[in-house]
Amino acid sequence: MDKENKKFKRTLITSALPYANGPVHIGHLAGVYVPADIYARYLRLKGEEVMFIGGSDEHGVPITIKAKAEGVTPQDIVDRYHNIIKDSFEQLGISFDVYGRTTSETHRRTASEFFRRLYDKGEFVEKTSMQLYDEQANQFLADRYVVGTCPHCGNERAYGDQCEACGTSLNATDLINPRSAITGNVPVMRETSHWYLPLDKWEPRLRKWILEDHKEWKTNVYGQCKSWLDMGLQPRAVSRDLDWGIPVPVEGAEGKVLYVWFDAPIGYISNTIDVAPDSWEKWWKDPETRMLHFIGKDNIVFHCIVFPAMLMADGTYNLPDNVPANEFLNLEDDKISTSRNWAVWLHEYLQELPGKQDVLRYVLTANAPETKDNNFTWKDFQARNNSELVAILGNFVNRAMVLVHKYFDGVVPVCGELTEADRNVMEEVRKAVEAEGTCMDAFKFREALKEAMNIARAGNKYLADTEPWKLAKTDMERVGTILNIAIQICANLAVAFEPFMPFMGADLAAQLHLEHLSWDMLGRFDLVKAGDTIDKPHLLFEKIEDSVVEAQVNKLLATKEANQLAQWKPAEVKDNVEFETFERMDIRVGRVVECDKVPKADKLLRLRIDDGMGGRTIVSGIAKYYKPEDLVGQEVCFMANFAPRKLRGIESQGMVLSAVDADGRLVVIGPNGDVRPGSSVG
RNA sequence: CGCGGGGUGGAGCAGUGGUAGCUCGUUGGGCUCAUAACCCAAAGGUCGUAGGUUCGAGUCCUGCCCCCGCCA
Repeated sequence: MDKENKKFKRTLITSALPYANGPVHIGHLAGVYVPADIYARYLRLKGEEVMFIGGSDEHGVPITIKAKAEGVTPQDIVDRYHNIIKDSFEQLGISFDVYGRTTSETHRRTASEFFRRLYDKGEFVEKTSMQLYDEQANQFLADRYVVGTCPHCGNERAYGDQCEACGTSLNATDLINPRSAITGNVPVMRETSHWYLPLDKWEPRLRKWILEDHKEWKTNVYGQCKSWLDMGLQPRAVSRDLDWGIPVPVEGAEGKVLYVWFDAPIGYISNTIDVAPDSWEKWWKDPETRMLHFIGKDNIVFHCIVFPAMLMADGTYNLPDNVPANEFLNLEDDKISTSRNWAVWLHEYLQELPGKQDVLRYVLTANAPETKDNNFTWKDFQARNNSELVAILGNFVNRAMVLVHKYFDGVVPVCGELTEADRNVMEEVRKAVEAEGTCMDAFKFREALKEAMNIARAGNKYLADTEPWKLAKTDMERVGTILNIAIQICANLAVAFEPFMPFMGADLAAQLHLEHLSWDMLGRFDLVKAGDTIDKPHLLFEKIEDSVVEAQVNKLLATKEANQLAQWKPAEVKDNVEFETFERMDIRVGRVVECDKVPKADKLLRLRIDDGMGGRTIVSGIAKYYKPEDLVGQEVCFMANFAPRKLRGIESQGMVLSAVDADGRLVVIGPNGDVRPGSSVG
């Protein structure tokens, strides 16, 4: 890998631009931003020239729909989320060199020029087609502006670009019974013309570039590219009839904007221009620059096929050297979803668990979805904090530093003659840091993190084996050597963990009075000089109590309930019946005179009912919602002419009527006023 | 038959054709410097399933079953 990298002088790292119609959540972080940041920090520690690009993606139909729904402008929406996202990234220590936005003036100009250059070169094909048009709203209906029935699965709420029920990618014109998402009207067909990027033209080059020259890409990335290429590439429209976006810079293209997927990746370029107006071309066009796209798996086709084809069409840009896409992170066994509010939002996490940025970064890396979808649970979050960060890493550093203060007043003792135990632990640390570096180069951050943790494990074992607290009674010189080495291990930890947990790395470095950190310090044992003072230690990590994670789990449960309520719709009305059918049902009013739980059944209550005819017994499945004593004395309606039926050995002579609320709760139906038991209902 | 990924000890995950591994959890022991933390040891898996290739398959091939994702 190193040999491979030698041909590159610098690295440009891009991370997928988060879509500014909502805040970022742990799925975005685990998939894209934390790994990208780890890699950027790693290269900087190695003294390499790095540019780390981020920014918000602010165009596209969903933003305009959200704006309409809230009665504000699209710009209001993107301003709001851009700021939330930018702030929360900063607080988490994501070390972008620039965090821009696609509504910036630089981007408008850059994307325009990019399009115009390809246009002038004749790289686009202009095609006229029939598209759906809403005559009342007076506009074409692109993508999500159309709702209709999916031609594949029959789902009646499919969108114009995709059916979420079966996942099929669609064109708006494929939908059966299309309706406008704006007015609900039935759209008409109207002719419009758009520009298409002929991906098929670039297919042979893409095929060779990926399938032959980049066999080292991750299997998920390579596999998906291969399947796209094997299916055959089609020309792809790069414009839309919309009023939110970058105007197509061509005469006669009024009312047309660049398709968001054309404009967004150019954002990487514009943001580079913003931060390096004079030298940006070095980052994008010098073959000695290595470009990496950190993305989630849903973006693979755009970053491996579409954007490279755009760059090829221009002809002056580098292509990415690697696209380390991650899989997805689930939350408590459910897929993360913005619309269902099933997520741990970064800005809320930062507020509710202040000072725990590194814990989140650690957990998301230790359980990163590098090879397959993984699951985030609060229980796991707590366990990793308490039994790994606190018990292994924090505890080792603390005990080493406490011992130095206890026996040497905080002055790092001299390292004397080395024993075999000393040489062994040094060797183990060296092995771990070397393995960590190898994993980092291969984008295996989860494993790299494990190797870093192994340094702390080795440290704990070293102290247990050498027992300096016993030797302190007899041989202080030997104790000094052991503690000197222990402190050097701490210094190694500060470096080894910096890319993963920058706050902790800086904190530990400060406690040890290390001035700066660099990757070549790893494996060395002269980082803190004998005679130097170190701080009285304060804890790097604190235990997380059950109550903290319980509160988070409860918050999610509340979300789940709220979702259920929000999604509730009255059941469809059944087919019509004759009055005579209704008449045959004998519904009566009765008064509950006795009520008790049916043994060995959670749901059942046995009710004794005064029906004005000598009484009857009814068994009813409402125990979850009523206590027996609550019902006694109440009037209820019941079906009186059901054939008796045995439930749990008790003969039930009818059925108490109840309504089912949105959350599944049952409410018993009774007369709304005094009625004598036995009265008919009808 | 849309596309892609995956099924490995109680849980979460690694695993490049050559004795099945890591973290957590569990059990037993040790230590007491340390945030009841640390260290050692043990138990626990017919690697979804049926075939095939091979001297040898968790790893390659084929069929089948099951899960997940396709607004990150």
